[in-house]
Amino acid sequence: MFTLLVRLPDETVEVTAIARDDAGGLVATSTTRVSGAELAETIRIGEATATRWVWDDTAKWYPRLLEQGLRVERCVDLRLCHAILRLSAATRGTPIHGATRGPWDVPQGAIVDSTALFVVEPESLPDPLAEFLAQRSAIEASPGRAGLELLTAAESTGALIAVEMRRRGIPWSADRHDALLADRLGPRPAPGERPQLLQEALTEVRLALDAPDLNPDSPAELVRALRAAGLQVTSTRQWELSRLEHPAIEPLLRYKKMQRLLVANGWAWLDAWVVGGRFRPEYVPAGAATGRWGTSGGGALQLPRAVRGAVVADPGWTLVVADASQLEPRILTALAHDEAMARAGDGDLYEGIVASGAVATRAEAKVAMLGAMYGATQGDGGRLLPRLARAFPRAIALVEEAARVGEQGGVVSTFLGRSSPPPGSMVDELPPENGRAQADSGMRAWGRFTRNFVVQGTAAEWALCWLGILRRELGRRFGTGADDPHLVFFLHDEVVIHAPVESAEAVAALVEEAAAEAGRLLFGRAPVRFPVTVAVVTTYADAK
DNA sequence: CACTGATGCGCG
DNA sequence: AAAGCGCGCATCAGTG
Repeated sequence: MFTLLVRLPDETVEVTAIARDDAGGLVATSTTRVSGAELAETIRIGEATATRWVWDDTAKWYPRLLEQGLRVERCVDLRLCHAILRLSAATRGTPIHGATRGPWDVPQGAIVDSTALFVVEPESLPDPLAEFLAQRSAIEASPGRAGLELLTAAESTGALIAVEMRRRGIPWSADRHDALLADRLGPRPAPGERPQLLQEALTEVRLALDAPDLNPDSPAELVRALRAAGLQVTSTRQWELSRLEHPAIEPLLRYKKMQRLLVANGWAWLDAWVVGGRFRPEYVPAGAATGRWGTSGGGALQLPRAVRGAVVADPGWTLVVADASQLEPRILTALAHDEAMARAGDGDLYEGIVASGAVATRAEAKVAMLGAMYGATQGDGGRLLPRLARAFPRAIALVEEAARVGEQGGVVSTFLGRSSPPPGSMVDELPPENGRAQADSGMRAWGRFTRNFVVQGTAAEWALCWLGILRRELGRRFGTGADDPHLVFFLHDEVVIHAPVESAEAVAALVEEAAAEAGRLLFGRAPVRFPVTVAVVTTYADAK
């Protein structure tokens, strides 16, 4: 059932079969040692018998296997599962719960050992067999066992998908990208030169501010120039500038838009990140504390709409682009068993909220809902919250309670059992407060984090299940070869599948079925729908 | 010169 | 100068 793989310092791999003994406990039954070359055969045999591979870190193992054409169906990513189980409230009382940070608490792909700061050999993390057995004990003893079984399995499958997607890459047309840039910025300039349209906008700004040498990319200098022109600004942010009346403002905002595109996704980006017609970001499963994925390299989490026209299917292929509609409020509905909100979500959720009489317009419904999940206290979100609470008391009570727990220093958990980190443990937290007011503000901020954690984190679990089901079914129905439809992009509540044209309709149907199945997998027969918007397109820009 | 934090803005 | 969550990245400005 389980086979543990451990890479030794000499590059050989220790293969340990793990099975249940008569008492139902897990024990290592046999250990062999294979060379790198022999490993391929081990994997092939194991795949034929539905083995779940156990290894320290998918990001370290799986790229090399894929390189050899070895796709793996199931695994246990000990590093990712360790992070879940160490913090989970559902493992309280087990040795892994609350363990001090150790060698397993490292970033994806990290290479460490206990004796040195830097180690070159891709050695496995220390004592993976003990770690695995400790994890299994913690899961099997947990009152939240079912949730943790699903969560750790989905997390591990996600790690496989992350590596597979990077290997396939997002189909990216450098020619289209170049044309898009030329259209918006002017033709590609010589190195060190500004593109023509930026230069023109900048000239207008300098003229209007009477600042011929202005460096528009220096916020400090720009603020000085704007103030010298009589404008009361404290920053150079868009939203602050856009409310000013001055001839410099329009060209300045135009400049900033273009500069942003140039700097973030201009020709330099294209040269650096698109190779052989593919963009290959590195995905970082659970890069966020909520379980959402992060990415690294190329800013894949923030692909601007302006360049999505460069994502183009290969000839004879198509892109199936799908996103889960209003995922987070629907997740909240299921978490809170809010039947009124479930009824509102029968069709478009925000229209349903309007129909309930809680608010007047769809826009109000949206901002009120987001405000409730983020903890808005002011503005339209804060103002509309009481009306939402009257119409949907259960849903609002759930997020209010999550906020209260956080403000009091407590821990909240997602539906499947991922728990929020204890306050004070996150690196990026607010600086140590000195005054009472600052301390209170810090606790309120933490309350907003825990408030959102339960919703965002459970949405991430739903998405992970959706993704896992999609992968499994794509494999079953179409195969896993180079010419078969495959996932190429995933972003929180959205997926892109690159598919041969003839399979597009079947893939699109599958995406919807998988969403419904993910809902059932998490929430059983709860009356909450998880509709997806699916588009079959040639370019990503044409989706929604 | 290399590093760090702040700024600003793109995405869900 | 955001209000209201979660990210990544480029650039500037200040420091060692």
